[in-house]
Amino acid sequence: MPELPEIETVKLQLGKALTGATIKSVQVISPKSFMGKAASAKNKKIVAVRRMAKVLLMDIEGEVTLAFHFKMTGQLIYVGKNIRIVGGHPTADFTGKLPSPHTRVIINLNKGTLFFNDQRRFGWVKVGTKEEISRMKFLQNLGPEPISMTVNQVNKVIKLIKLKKSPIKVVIMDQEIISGVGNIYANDALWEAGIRPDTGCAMLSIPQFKLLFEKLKLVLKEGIKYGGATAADAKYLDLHGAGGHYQDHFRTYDRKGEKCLRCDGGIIKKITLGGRGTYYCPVCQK
DNA sequence: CACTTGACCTGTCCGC
DNA sequence: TGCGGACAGGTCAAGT
Repeated sequence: MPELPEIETVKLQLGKALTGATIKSVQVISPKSFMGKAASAKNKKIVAVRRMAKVLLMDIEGEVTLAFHFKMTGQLIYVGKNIRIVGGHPTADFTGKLPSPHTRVIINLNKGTLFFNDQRRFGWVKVGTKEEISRMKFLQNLGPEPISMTVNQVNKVIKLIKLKKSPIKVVIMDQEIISGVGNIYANDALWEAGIRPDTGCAMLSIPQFKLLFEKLKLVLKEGIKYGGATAADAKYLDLHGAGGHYQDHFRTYDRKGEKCLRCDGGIIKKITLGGRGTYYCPVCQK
């Protein structure tokens, strides 16, 4: 699903393709998916593209910002003015025709069109002043991101986590503790660190926490390297409508019943934690 | 207050 | 085959 690496991939592509482009108009197809005044983006140049955890931010002229949250099935797809989209991806809803039945917002540019698609309508686009967007409660409460945490931040977060009663996996997915980590990378980082996802936080040692933070960084960076994950249920596509490749490197996610990649005899088990599918190796994750 | 569960949606897949 | 139910998972709100 769109987690930090998926949004980072789109952010990099968007910055490259559309910095300096002008938004001619914003068409809202699904009002539920949109907040703010569409007109406030009209005829404004894209100044910068940023990311905060899983939120994509597009700064435009006049101190205005568009924020995108993909939640589970969001996609932002760009079609250049004279480029014909061919093909698509077998696991995605994007089959080459845009707008698709799941297109919720259309951003018309001077050099093409951006389509915000979202099958399940959990995601949203919000337009507001840069100030308004930065004051959104969700953004203000975000914890640090594992890919850029300083040693001080790691130590601080460890202190905080040690007091938590929830299992470690639920805690590392709490965006107010650390941000950007979703189900796929949480599962894989815990496997890398050799920690069972249902371990109580009080049971973990400082070295284990430190190892876990290193592994979170490792899998997130790998996710970015492979352009995100596009699995059977993941509707993620990049800016150009292509899938990512991290799914070819899943350690545990979606591998129930399959052999552990690290130890002899381990079979990946699936349990539910915090209402979410959780995968681990019962042999080598203690 | 801290933590857990359910709701939000829609499409797919599984079992009867 | 057909259909109902479970499941997918990011975040918020309601419940314990």
